[in-house]
This record gives sequence, structure tokens and C-alpha cells, in this order.
Amino acid sequence: MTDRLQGALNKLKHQGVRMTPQRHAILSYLINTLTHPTADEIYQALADKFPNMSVATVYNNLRLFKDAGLVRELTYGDASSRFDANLEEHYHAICRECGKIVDFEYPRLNDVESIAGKETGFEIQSHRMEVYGICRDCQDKKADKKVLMN
Amino acid sequence: MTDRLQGALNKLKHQGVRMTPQRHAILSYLINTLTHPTADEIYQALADKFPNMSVATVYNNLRLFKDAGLVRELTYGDASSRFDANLEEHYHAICRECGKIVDFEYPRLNDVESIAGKETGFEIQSHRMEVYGICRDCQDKKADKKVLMN
DNA sequence: TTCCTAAAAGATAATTCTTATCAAAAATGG
DNA sequence: CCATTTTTGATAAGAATTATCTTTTAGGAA
Repeated sequence: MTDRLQGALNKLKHQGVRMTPQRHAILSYLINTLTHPTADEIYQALADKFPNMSVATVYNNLRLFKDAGLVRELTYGDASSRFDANLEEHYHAICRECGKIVDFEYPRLNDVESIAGKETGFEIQSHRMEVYGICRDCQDKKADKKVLMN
Repeated sequence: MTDRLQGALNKLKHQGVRMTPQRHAILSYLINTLTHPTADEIYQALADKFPNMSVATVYNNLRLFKDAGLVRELTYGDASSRFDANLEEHYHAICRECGKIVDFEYPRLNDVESIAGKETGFEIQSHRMEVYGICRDCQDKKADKKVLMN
């Protein structure tokens, strides 16, 4: 059991949230996976352990975790939301080909929020930044395809 | 007729794209509006002029403009995509309350793309950044509500 | 101008993702 | 172990977007 999972479980207990096997599995999966899965990916990943689990349960729990401040919902170009249990400051790189999301380190943009606030009159609460491109895997696939075509 | 509209029309013609009244109206609306409308907002806005126009036509043309490099699709937290015909460098401030999107100026993040590329192995093509908060209007509304409650 | 043909529009069905509903099952506190 | 409240699971419903297909139209050629 990781520290982060333990901490999350404590937080939920403290908020009076009941623990269920499904809930535990979803949370655990989210915290231990390095990718940023969609609701459906979580559903698929847990299908072996919980053949009877409903997708609605996954969505319900993701919302609950979000409300509890345990995960963030990421909405990007492709259709479905992705979920990120890493609440620390970090930015994302997104593959235009396969939708994969990878974290990367970059100095926090400290001044954007105040500058944008002054310029727009908004009361800024947060910011977000990401880069788009083609991941290594998809680059390789494209190279292979080229070779095959010649 | 604005220069930007004229330029866009030329670009389409050059690509062999046929012009239709609906297409022209959608493009013109997008270029002349300062907001970043959703497909449905465009549809509603043009309903008077084109009572028989289908939503599918709006979506088809938006995709065509996107493929032609004339507009960008912006996907945010709320359900539907927004479209931006301003291709110049700029960042967005988004209101969490009403969904409004406002442009703001901030020095271009020149180094993010190369730094992220080195760190992740991605072939980076673009980046995007935005701030989230409460716009002036919604701040005022909240203040009013407070007064009323006392 | 008129005609031809490929492209686009319009109507609507289909898809996809997500949320709502509700009866049955399960989790906590006593 | 019981009672109460939550959660689950099944499914319907909803919203945004895309696909399909027929009719109409744009734009070049005759």
C-alpha cells in the first residue's frame, strides 16, 4: 500500500465516505498508475476483478474523488475526460495521435495569474498549460509505415 | 468586409473549396465575433438568416475550417467545443461561472516546447495555456447576491 | 446561358460520453 | 446482528457530435 493511497483513504474516511471494494480498487488504480486514464480505461482495467461493476460506478466514484479533492479531471481535445491523481504542480504533454498524456517538469508560471487578472479583470484561481505533439511510440509507428510503403 | 475574412476566403478558394451562403455566413460570423462561440451558438446566431440550416452544416464547416487551418477548436471543461478564428499567438482567460472566454496578452512561452520535447521524447508541435477564474460580471453578480441576502 | 458533375446542405439516424433513476445489495454504527 | 443510509448495478435518458443518404447547389465547361 502506497503512502498516497493511505492518505487518500484517510481523507475519505474523515469526510464520512464509506469504503467499498469497487471504490478502493478505482482509487488504488488511479493512484498507482502513471498514465492518466479515462473512465472507460479504468472500467476495462478492473473488469477482471469486478466483472459485474457498472460504468456508472466508475463515473460516480470519479466524481466523488474529484469533489473530495483527490483527483483532477483533465479535458482535452479527444472526446473523453482523463483523470489525474497527482495533485502536485506539473504540466502535461499530450499525443495528438494516440491521446497519451505524460507529465513533464517546467518551472511554475508564477506571474501569469496576476498578469492575466490585471489585464482581464478576472479573479484568477488557477492556470493550466500543456504541449501537444507526437509521442515516441507514434513517431516509431509512422517510421515503420514509411518503410513498409517503400 | 474585413481583411481577415477576405484572406480566409482567398485561402479557401485556393484550396478548391466551394463557397456557399451558409459557409460564408459561418466564417464571417466567426471572424467578426470577439467571443469564442460554440457550434450551437453559431447555429442560433444564424437562425434568422438561414432558418433551414442544419446543425450538421455548422459542424461540417467548422471541421472544414479547422482542416484548412482557419480556426482552432478549443476544448474546455464544459461540454461543448468553442471555436477561435484568431490564429495569432494569444492565451485565454476562462470564467468558471459563465464559461466566457477572453483573450489576454502574455509573452509567448518560447522554451516550453523544446524543453518538454527533450524531457518526454515527444515531437512537440504546439502548446496552450489558460487561466481560470471568475469574470468581472460574475464577481458583481455574486456581490449583489450577498447584499440581497443581508 | 445552360448543362454536368462533384460537393455541400438538410434531415435524421447513430454514436459516444456522461448523468439520472431506481430497485437490490452492502457498509457502518449501535 | 439490525437498522439505516449509501452505494451498486442495470438501464434509460441526455447532450454533443458524427455518419448516412437524398436533394440541392456551386462552379466550370460547352
